[in-house]
This record gives sequence, structure tokens and C-alpha cells, in this order.
Amino acid sequence: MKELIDNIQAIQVESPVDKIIRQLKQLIVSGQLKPGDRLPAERALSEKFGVGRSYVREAILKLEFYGLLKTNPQSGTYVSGLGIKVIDSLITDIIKFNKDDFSAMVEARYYLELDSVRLAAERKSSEDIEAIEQAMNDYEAKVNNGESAVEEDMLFHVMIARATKNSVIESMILNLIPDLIKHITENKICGDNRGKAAIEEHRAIFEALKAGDIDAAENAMAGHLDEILQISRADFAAKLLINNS
Amino acid sequence: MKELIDNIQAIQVESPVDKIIRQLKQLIVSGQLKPGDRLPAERALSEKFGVGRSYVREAILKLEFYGLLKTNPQSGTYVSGLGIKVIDSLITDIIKFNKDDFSAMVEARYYLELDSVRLAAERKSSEDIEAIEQAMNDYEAKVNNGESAVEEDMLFHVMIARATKNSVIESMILNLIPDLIKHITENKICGDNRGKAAIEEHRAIFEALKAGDIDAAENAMAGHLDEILQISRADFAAKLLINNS
DNA sequence: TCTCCATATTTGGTAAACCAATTATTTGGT
DNA sequence: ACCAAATAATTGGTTTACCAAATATGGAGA
Repeated sequence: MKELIDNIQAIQVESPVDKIIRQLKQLIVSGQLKPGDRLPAERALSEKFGVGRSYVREAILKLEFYGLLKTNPQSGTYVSGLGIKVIDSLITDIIKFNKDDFSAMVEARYYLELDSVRLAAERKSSEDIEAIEQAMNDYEAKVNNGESAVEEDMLFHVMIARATKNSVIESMILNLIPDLIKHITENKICGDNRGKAAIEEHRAIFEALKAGDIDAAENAMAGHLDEILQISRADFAAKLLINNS
Repeated sequence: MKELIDNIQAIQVESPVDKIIRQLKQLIVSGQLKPGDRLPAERALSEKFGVGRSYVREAILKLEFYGLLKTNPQSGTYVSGLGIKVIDSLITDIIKFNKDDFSAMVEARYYLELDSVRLAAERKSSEDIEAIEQAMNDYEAKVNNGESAVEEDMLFHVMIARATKNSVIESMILNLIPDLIKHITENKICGDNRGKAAIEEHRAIFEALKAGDIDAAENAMAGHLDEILQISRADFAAKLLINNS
């Protein structure tokens, strides 16, 4: 029953934008559009694809965000100079990118946070330490008050990421956070005792960071994130079983 | 002199979209718009901000991508349930995110690739090995032919990322690639002998991957990426000097 | 007074129209 | 035949108008 409903919904979800991106990809891999070429005008594309120009613009915007197109005002939109294979790979990935793969997100977060905490231990300033400590205290206050503190937890990690002085790593972690919070809250992944245990783990991370002990910080972070990683991987395995049944 | 020119240009480049995002942020942090609330209608916002609805939609789209807003068709757009602090952090980061910080990109890539190759060594299938080997051969052929092969190099790394079976990590690496290619090509970061040396390094990575030797794969990858990381960090230091002079 | 259905309004989704800047073309002069 | 200036056509940027679905409203019936 459940699968049937899921399938019905799943079929219709291909948005006009994805459809356009798929067609553009086809134009490129079939050689009708070579790297460096100028795209047909937006009007021409919208007519050819049978959709409004808004969608064409949206699709171009998305591909531009990923560095595959470059549009010059009053001139035209150009395909990047990348090779066809790279473009093919990238577009395929953009289309199939799915934020619902939580186990992949949790796992990616796990490794990112280990990298993050190592860099932070190396580069933190005294202001960073203050900000991290503040976030840690906010978390503890809420937990000791019996409240849920998922967001305060995340903020603690964001402050660590900020201390890396690497805006790209910080952005990557930040991008994962809203979905992680949603997933953790909805699935009640953390038991009641988790919050209390996390307090000690946070302190261990903080102390190692403050002392600049890179390996200790990584170990503390790994211990802190290990449980949720294991749960997530178990969830993933369970999901596989259901889908394959 | 230089700074003055930079400032003049910097003032006018704030796109309408960023302006809107900034205002939305202000609405939220000032408490006029609380987490969970519904945004004013797009028309109302466009009128209030004195700009076309397209821009409002574009801004909403961007914030939705980052998980801060959720728009339900024919109903409205809602602020995520995250706390004000988290939302504030995220929006600040979205606005200031700058793809021009190449040293941060190279560094992020360095750590991502180490994680990637470890997972790949653990999880690779025989098809993955084939794809990686194919990419490696393509690269070698071009280099031996005296041609530039930056893209083939990247493709080799993409195939490794794909073997991790983690779509999030794969996406993160893919997102970095277009800008990395651009930067490497423009600045001619790789000397002529680099291409030849990379062939051996690729082979070392490949053999370790094929054998499933996780640590060897990581070491080989670290050696492969170390040079470009060092160059990038030197560039970064030099830039700092110039800007501070 | 409460419930329920018809209707009016508001929503985001979509398409079309308008604009200024750029580029291509023509045309007039040399 | 060639060059230069005027003009026509095309570009992406921006705004506006229209649509179907969802929601709020309000009045009729119980």
C-alpha cells in the first residue's frame, strides 16, 4: 500500500526546471551545443521547450550557480569551457541530487566535523573560544532545564566551524544543518539521556580546542558524533531492506 | 587608490536579491517575523521592497535551497522553525559566501578528498574501479600527448567520489570542481612536469583503492594534493600582504 | 447558535509584455 | 569598394497580467 502511494507521487514530481536542465544536458552531450558556445536566446529556448521563459531563466540560474553556464547581460548565456564529460557528470549529479538521503548527510557531516574541529584547534582565536563557550553554556542551560536543545547543539558546532577561518567548510556544515535539525527532531533520534551525555562530550571537545590539542579534539568530536552516525547507518540499512522487499 | 576603486565597485554590486535577503533577515532578527510564521505574500513583499516580484521569488528560492524557508503552493511561504540565532547565522553566511576564496576552496577540497578516498577504498565496486581506471587512462593519454588535462584529472577524482556511494560528499566535491578548474587553468598552477608526476601519483591512489587499502589510499591522495595545497596557502598569504599594504 | 455550502479573495505558479543596452544591418558618403 | 554613422533587430533584465488551487468569508438552513 505505502509503496503504491509513494510511487504515484514520485512520478509527477519532475519539475519543469529539471526537465529543461535535462534537455540542455542532452543538447550538450549530443554535440549540438559545444563547450564555449552561446546558448540560444531564452525566448527561443522557452518556445522550443514549450514552457514559459521564467522556467528557462530558473534553470539557467541553477546551472550558473553550479558553474556550468555563464550569462552576460545583453549578450547571451554561454556554456562553460569544461569538457563534455565533466559537464555531463555535473548535470547528472545536479538532477539526481537529493536532500532526503539523511544517512549520507549525517555521514558527510561526521567527516566534515572531524576536519573542522582539527582546523579549529589549530587556528582558533580567543574570540572564537569565547563564542564556542557561550554556545556550550546556552546548550547546557536548556538541557538542564529539561528542554530540547537541538539548535543550541548545532550552534555549538557552527561556532567551531567558524573558528576554522575556512568559509567553504563553514558553508558546507551550515548547509547541512537545517535538514539535520529537521531530521533529528522529527525522528527523535536523541534519547533523553543523550542531552546530558552530550554536555560532557561538548566540554571535552571544548577543553581540547582551548588547549589546541588537535588529536584530542578530533577524538572527542568523533566520540560525540559516533552514536548518531551509527543510528543513521542502521536506519539506512533498514530502509534498504524495506525498499527491496 | 586601489581601495577607492574597489569600494566604488563594491557598493553597486549588491544585487536586488541580496538586498531582499538582507531585509528578510532584518525582519526575522528584529522579531517582526518569527520562526514558523508565514511570510507576507510575494506581492506585498515586492511592493514593500520596491522591486519586481521576480526578485522576491528568486530570493525565496535561494533561502529555500538553504532550508530557511519552505513555500507551500497556493498557501504561502513559511520561515523554518529554527531559532533566530541559527537563522541569523545562516543568512549572514549565505550573503557573505564568496566563491573567490580559492585558498579556502582548495583546502576544503583537500580534506574532502581525503575523506572521499578513504570511503571509496572501503566501498568501491568493480564498476567503480573500472570507471576510475578509465578516467586515469584518459588523463595519461592526454598528458603523454603533451596536452593540458586538468579536466581529466578532475574526472578521476569525481569517479573516486562517486565510489563512496555518498551523494552528499560527491555533490560537495562536484560543486568545487568548476571553480577549481577555472582557477588552476587561469593561474597555470601546475608546471609542465606536474602532469607527469601526477600520473604516478594517480596510479598509486588507484592501486591502493583497488587493493582496498584505506590508509595507503589516503596517504597517496594526501601526497597528490599536497603541492597544490601548499601553493594555494602561499598565494593566500601573499594576497593578505597585498591587501594589508 | 451552530453547521455547512457557495462565493469571493488571496495565494504561489506561469506566461507574456515592456525596457534599456548591445549587436547586426543597412545606408549614405567618400 | 570601403568605411562610418544611423537604424533595425535581438539580447537578458524587469515588471506586469493572468491562472488554478487553496483559503477565508458570509449567509442560509437546522
